[in-house]
Amino acid sequence: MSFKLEKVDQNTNARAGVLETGHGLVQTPIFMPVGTVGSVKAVDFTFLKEDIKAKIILGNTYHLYLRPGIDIIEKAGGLHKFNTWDGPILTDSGGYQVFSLSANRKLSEEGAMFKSHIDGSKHLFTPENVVEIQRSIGSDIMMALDECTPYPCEYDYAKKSMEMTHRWLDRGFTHYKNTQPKYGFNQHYFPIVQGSVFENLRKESAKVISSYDAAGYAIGGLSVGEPHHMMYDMIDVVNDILPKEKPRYLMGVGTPENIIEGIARGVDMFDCVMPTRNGRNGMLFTSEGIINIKNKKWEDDFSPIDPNGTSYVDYKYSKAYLRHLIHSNEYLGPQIASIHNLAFYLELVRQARQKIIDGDFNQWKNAILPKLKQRL
RNA sequence: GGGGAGAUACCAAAGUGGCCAACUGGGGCAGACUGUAACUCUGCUGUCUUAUGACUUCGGAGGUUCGAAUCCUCCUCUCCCCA
Repeated sequence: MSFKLEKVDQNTNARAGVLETGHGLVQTPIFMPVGTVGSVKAVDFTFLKEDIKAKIILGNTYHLYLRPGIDIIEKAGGLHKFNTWDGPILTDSGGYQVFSLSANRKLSEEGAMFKSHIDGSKHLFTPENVVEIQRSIGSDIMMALDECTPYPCEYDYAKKSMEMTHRWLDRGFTHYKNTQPKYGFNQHYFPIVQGSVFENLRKESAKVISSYDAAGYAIGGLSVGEPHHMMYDMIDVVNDILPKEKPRYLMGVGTPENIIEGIARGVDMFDCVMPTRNGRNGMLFTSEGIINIKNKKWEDDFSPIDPNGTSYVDYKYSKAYLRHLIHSNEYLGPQIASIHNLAFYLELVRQARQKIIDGDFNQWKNAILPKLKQRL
């Protein structure tokens, strides 16, 4: 995979680049919709591609391994064939499930032993077999197995955890080098920086991770409940060390504001469930501000969902109608909300990229930020 | 015409002498959600701007009792069965 930096902003660390994958080019900065079980919840792939203009999406190793199972995905010829998404796919390793399903797993040096949330069966995820599984899924970008630590986190625990994540990385990377893609296109392997909210740990982790000749590098363990300023500080610390010529991926982030702040700090790739999950729950990110569409005040507001929106749904449907759908628990409601939010996120990063190239990113950022945060 | 059952908050529905301003659903109103166990979860939902506080409530009117949504009398209404 090659990554070409096209422009670096003069006032911030924002970058515009192009990522080349076995499934096409991705202009960065980019937001990647999350498709955990091989589907971006409530959004048809045709819409995802043509209306939302998503370029790369996520899948999840843990979830896809449990269901439908790796044998099925292999029989299908990989996840791209299975779900019809022909753009790049990045798969998370299950490291986030180490955090989110912490009650169902035990960690050891060997790996993470999970008790399936579906049927209670036990499954060991190791740095090595997680590479194998992602080979079988056929993701364009495979993530290293890591431990995403919670917040707050004791320093001693964060340090030990980070060190184990580093050892896991070494095993995983070796295994990655010793195995081949299964479907005729290159697969890449991203290491992940950990270290919780401790500057010295983050620095150490960034250095260790940078010593691996990877196609890109990820920042994990953030947006797990820490204050925003801490997250931003950690991004600064880490990006100061990570190789400039490689893409940086900030895992699981975030709100539109978080993403703009991340871009300003030199992050190239983002993913988050927020546009889809919060959308399903009635939260809309719009050019005018944040809307809780369930609120009574939208009951008779027949204006478009977003008058400046780029999606078909933005001018097709009114706020009042969407509110009615969500209130009535109609399937169409979460669909429209998810499509709108994703389109908004993708348009946001497209604009950011254009502003970086035009050289007025910082101005634009300062102008747009208050609106992104504003609650309507 | 005869026999039976019942009326509780926006709706449904518990409660049958004090622990009842009243269980639980639904609805309504608000909040949360960041590498997705999530179309999920949390709070509030008689009135009083706040309450470990006050006041008014369980079809209506009387009554019994220290005390009634709960017991008694009458009234009004609803539903079911038989003619």
